Amino acid sequence: MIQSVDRAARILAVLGSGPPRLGVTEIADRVGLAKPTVHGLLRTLEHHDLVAQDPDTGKYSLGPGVVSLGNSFLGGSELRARSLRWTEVLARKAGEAVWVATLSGPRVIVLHHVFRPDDTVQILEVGATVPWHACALGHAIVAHLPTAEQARALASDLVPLTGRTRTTKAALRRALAQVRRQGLAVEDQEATVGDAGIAAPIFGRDSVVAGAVGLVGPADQLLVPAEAEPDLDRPDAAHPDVPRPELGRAVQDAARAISRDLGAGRGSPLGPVLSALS
Amino acid sequence: MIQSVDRAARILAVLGSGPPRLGVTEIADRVGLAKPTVHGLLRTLEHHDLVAQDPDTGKYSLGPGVVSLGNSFLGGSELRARSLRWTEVLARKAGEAVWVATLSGPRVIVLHHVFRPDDTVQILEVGATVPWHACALGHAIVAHLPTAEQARALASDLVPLTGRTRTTKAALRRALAQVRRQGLAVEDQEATVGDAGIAAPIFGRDSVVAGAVGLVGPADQLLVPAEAEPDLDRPDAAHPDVPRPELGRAVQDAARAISRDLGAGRGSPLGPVLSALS
DNA sequence: AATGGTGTTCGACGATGCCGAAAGGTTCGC
DNA sequence: GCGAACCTTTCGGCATCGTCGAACACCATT
Repeated sequence: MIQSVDRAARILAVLGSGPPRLGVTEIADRVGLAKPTVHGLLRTLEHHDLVAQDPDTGKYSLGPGVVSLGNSFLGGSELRARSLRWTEVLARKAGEAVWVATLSGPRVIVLHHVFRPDDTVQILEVGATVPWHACALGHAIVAHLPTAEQARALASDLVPLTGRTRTTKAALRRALAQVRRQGLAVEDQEATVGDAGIAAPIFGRDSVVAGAVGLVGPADQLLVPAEAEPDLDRPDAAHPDVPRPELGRAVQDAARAISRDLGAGRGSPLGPVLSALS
Repeated sequence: MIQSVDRAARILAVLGSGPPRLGVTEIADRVGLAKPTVHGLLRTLEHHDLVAQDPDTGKYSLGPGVVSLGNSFLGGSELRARSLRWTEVLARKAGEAVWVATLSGPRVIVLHHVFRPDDTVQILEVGATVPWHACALGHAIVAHLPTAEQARALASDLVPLTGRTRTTKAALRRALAQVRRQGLAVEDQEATVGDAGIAAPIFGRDSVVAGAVGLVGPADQLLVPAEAEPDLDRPDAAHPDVPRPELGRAVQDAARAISRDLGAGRGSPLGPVLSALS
């Protein structure tokens, strides 16, 4: 690990999270370095347009270069490229917005976003990040990670985003087990009040999870009350819980199609299973 | 300039331009460093998710972290934030796509993109970069740069993108002078065959150019033949050259509105001029 | 099996980046 | 208007840290 590069990367991370504009002193505090050290690093990053300094206030922010890099990443992403075709179909079939995401540390990053096919104004969420534990995409990915990485994910900060976010290891383990059982992750207003998600994992070569694809939309559109209980005299006790079956199937179909395009299931234990399913 | 950080940044730049996946050897060649040096830098960058290594081929590509940073940059960009409101209006009024861009080295970076208001499928160009000399946005920005930076821009590689791209310093100087004269930059199929652009500069505090806003669309929609020549017996000789007046005015209005929101024209020589114009 | 090409590890040399202290500059409060 | 307190920036010596040659392990071809 090269020290100065590591420090530069941490500076970028600090600038990327938190307030958009920071002074040298504030950055130095957050990364725990001396002021002149940070200054030198910033100067170098600035030279490459990765950070920019406000000429008035002297404060620093991320520079235009990072968007350019981000765009290159998206353009070169095989996962994204293979998704384009199938997500379009999925959005049309489901009538809801579709997200494709991949894991980066403890968060998922939205790589592709197909708007809900109606004429309402929607904001593009490509590049947005969500804590993995608070969205269906994240559950779908983490559930199929090797156990070591799964443990690391469970050890990360499990902050609640809404009142419904599951934040205990036990609850998340149960959720992940269920995802593995039914090959589908469901999230009900754990990231945003009112919004739910349905997602399925995407596998790349050697059947390692490469990401996930899923629907994001109003909870009452995506979910239906859980299967009729014996005691129907308490109808208000039933709460929306289960994905509408046709949506769940559509998501799984899309995930399998993308996985196949990515070349999943060659020379791996899971290979034959996936082939049989497709 | 911190050496190792500088080298790391150059590695990122190499990964961002050119083929999406490169091996250590190839990267080492392109940045002119020894293989182990590059390896160490890559390992560090990988640790921060700024690059990712394909587990199969061992080749490296940009990592998910860069999109995350790019997104943060866009979220914190004051230019972009102030543009949202006015670009929407401009797109509706003009019936064409609107871009907001800023300069990064010799290229402009698209910070905001409002789709042409019809139902055709369009791809989002946010994050895309275009050589400054090949687009109206770039002309609008460079024309209002301090002379030193302007000279630097003119000294960059002026590669042609289409058969119509102006690539000589003299031609570009004339173009920039005209931009300054009429406060409007026009480009006719210099970046993409069939597409034209009309752009105006956006000024930030102290009236330094912060970026540009403009229309991008089919040349025959944005431009009209230059003012009627005396000899009308050669109608085919006339070629579309001049922006449709109402579009030009709409672009300038939008640029001025954004500049005002950014706080342009306080305590600077150009301040009174801009105030008088608004 | 041999070969050329990978990506990776090791270690010693010496250049290189780190940080304490002090210097410009600006913005407050008085 | 003045002084003080903050900011960002510069300087220089010490020791650390990064660099690169050579050798390693590995894979796909030949």
